[in-house]
Amino acid sequence: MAALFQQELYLLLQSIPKGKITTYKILAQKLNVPSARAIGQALKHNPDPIKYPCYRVVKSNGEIGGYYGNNHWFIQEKIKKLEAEGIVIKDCRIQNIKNCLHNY
DNA sequence: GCTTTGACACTAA
DNA sequence: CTTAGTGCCAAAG
Repeated sequence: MAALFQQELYLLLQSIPKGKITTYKILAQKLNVPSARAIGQALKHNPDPIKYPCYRVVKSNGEIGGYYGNNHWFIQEKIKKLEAEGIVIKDCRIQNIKNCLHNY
């Protein structure tokens, strides 16, 4: 049984429309959690990456962040998925992040 | 149940 | 623009 913390997080993840993304900070504020780090921890424990598109979550500064830890190989797949959604990524950075962010 | 770790963010230099 | 330092919270050891 996952913590309520994660349940809320997963719900928010699923609420993100296709082609849109969000940041750890935004999710944190939505969950009323001051620290964005906690979000990353929860996603790290993602029980079902298929059901919960954690690849739509990026850092506030426009970097991709991580995917299953800091494994470079997984991060590449994350980028690949984002690009498939229509997100433009250049040098591990999201170019038009403001245009892609999900407006809550 | 305390200590360490980490998929982050912000400020200062 | 980059680098360094600090804060922050939850999960794992």
